[in-house]
Amino acid sequence: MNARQNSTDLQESTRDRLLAAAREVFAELGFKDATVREICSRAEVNVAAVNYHFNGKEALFMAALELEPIESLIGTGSEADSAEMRLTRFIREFMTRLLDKGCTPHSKLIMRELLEPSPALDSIARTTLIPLHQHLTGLVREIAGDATAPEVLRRCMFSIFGQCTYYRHAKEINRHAYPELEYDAAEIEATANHIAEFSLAGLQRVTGK
Amino acid sequence: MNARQNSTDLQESTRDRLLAAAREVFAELGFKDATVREICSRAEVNVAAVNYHFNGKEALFMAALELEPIESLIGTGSEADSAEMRLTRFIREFMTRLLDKGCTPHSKLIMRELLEPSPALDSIARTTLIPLHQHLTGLVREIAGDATAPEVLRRCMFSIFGQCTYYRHAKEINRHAYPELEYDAAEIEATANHIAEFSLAGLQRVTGK
Amino acid sequence: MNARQNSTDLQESTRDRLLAAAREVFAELGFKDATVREICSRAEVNVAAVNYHFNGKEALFMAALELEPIESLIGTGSEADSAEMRLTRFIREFMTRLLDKGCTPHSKLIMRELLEPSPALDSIARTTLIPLHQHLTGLVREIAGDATAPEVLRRCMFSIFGQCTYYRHAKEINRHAYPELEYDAAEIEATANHIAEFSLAGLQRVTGK
Amino acid sequence: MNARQNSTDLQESTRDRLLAAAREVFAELGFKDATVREICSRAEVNVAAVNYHFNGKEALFMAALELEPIESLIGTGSEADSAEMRLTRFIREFMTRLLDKGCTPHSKLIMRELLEPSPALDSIARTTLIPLHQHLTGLVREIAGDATAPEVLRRCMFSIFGQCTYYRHAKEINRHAYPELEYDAAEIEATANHIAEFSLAGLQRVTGK
DNA sequence: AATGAATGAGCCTTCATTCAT
DNA sequence: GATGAATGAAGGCTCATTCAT
Repeated sequence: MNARQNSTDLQESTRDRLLAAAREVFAELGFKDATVREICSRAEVNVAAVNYHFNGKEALFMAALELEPIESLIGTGSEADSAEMRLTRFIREFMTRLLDKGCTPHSKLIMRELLEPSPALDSIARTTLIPLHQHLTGLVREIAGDATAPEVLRRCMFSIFGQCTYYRHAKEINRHAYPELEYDAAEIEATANHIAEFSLAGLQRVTGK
Repeated sequence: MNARQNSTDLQESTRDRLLAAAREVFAELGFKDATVREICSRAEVNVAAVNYHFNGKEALFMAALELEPIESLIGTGSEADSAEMRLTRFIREFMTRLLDKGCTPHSKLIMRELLEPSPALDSIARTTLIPLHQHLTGLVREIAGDATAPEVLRRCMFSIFGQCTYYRHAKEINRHAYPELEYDAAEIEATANHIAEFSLAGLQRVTGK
Repeated sequence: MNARQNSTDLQESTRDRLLAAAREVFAELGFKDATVREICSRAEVNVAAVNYHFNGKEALFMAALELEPIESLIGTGSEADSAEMRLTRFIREFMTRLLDKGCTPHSKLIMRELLEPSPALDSIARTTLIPLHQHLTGLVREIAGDATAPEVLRRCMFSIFGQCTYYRHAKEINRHAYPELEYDAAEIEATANHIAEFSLAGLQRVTGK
Repeated sequence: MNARQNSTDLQESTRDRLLAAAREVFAELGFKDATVREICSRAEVNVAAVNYHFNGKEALFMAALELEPIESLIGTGSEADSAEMRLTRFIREFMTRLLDKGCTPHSKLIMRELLEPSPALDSIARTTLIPLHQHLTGLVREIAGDATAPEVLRRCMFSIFGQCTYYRHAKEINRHAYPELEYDAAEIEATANHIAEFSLAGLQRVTGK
């Protein structure tokens, strides 16, 4: 009967606040460097809550990752568009997620863990990474043709994926090495277009089209 | 009169053992997650030795990094070769360094720190990363032509660099996601050739040649 | 359901035990030579408790110091008494604090830090030492007359303060050099009276009264 | 036959350099806070030398203290002078030693250890402190008269000794509390004169003369 | 006589976790 | 359902000392 019980707006539950804070902190620091104290402090809950509601740091991490529907990333765009257009759009969407600070902490966390090993590696791979790769491979196959050898397909897919993720991996280092570069929305778009164009040419060459 | 006393070949000095162990451990875990205790344990020396021979963990790290001549990477091949050939060779060399388990721990460490922020970021950037980028940019310019806009040059360089480093970043994750893939010498070579071909096509398209 | 749980009198809280132990140990050894392990051991708590309840050794030290109202020292005696009487009483009170084993560890700690540099030097000076000096200077001025030059006032104040604190500084050394001397209540009183008499004469001479 | 053997000027012996450095460092930091590494570093010898030449830190400390003839302090002045004059002169000499940075490291060390407990406490007391006290007591007795009760004599001696040493004990703290005060030669002299005058008056009063 | 190297004990602090309501 | 308090393990570092020439 107290205010807490029947409210969803007024009072997020402890568990939810914890989850939200965990996503923020894990996204910023990664699993290892994040501390449960920092998470609890941001969530304004007691440290013991992590072990009460979840079952230690690792389980909280797993819960914080909890698969976001990957469709939001791969599902956009009508099938009427050409494969090239869809590939271009996919690259743009993906890079925006990877680089844009504007997206949700949850999304940021997913993107981070997608790219670096963590205790959830296995789960991430199954639920997010592999579907993503499959989607991208599908697009590549549409462009390259069904006859393309699987390893060629795979290498092309990695070439595209690698170009996109590079900007994420190199983010902090490039900030030091090239302080003048800044990846705002416009630059992200230009970069995505470059990658798309560069890759379509590479694709055609490699697949002999 | 034990074996240790009168040998210079069979028994490295403590300092060298420490350095070797540090390279291994730092290469495996990165600066933060590596512990001096683990390093000392592998080197079979007392923890205090780190402080005696170096001056704490960070100084040991710096010493372990101590720039390898980057020339070995960028200097290979006669200038008589075409730029395309030199680019292809560079990619192959670079990827071998990035992926080959056979290379020295030192090289592994350098490669690791090249790709992730660390206390030595500044030094690494100055001595290794930027020269590497400049070398690659030079090759790209030769192929694309001097008239190419700087930002196009830069994006092409990043596209190539990103494709190469992807395999390193994704190493552990891909080991999980695609356990059947194995990057032995032959696969590395095939991959490098793919990247070279893919990129040359991309380069031509993007620079309108 | 052990004895610890349901008692407030018999069993101080961990925090309080820590504070009490800290006062003892810091009073005995000073900030630098005291170890948190010794403090925790005396308090019968885990070492990590220092960090939990306070925030490290230095913060514990500061908390342990937490200014005792200096008024208890300078406020005694009605204003109706002559300045000479009030000076005599002040000396007696001050020396009792300085020397009496009977006084609280807190008081002992304050007295110790009053006389030797420590990380809290600044705070101690502001809150305790300078007020003490000012009070003593006030008494001296009353006796010497308002016309007395400030540096003369100051030297007289130091002469009195120095005589008193000497017994504290020399405590351990004199215990060795003169093992037969023992500063019990009676001896403290006699000593204080001596200092008062000695100083009043000095004061009169120096200020030409 | 080498240069080292028969030279006293060209090459101080390791042992002597160690001793000199030890005096400096112990004088600055006291026994506990001084480190053998700092001492050896200043002496430009190997750390092991401390244990080789002496027998650990404590023995080095003892050797560094090695009684300076106290006569230099108490012997000055012809006996023809009045006791009052000799007391005044003693105070001046003593305070100069206590406060003047100009005196030798050895002297500084002796003065330091004279005033604070240390592992050499026993030795210091026997060889330096007690003779000093006896000398001062002798002067006081001359002034107060042989009939003066021993405990009165002792208290007067302590009063004088305490006033002098106060300036040493309070040095660092007063530097914080009264940054404007500076004890140069002139100020030391003025202070010594004050103490002498103040004390002579006190002495006369207390001994009923 | 002298030393570079190595050691073990100890220091303060941080952390994820568990205890006892 | 929730929490303030407490814990033990581990981390980097410093120090006096000892080892092995």
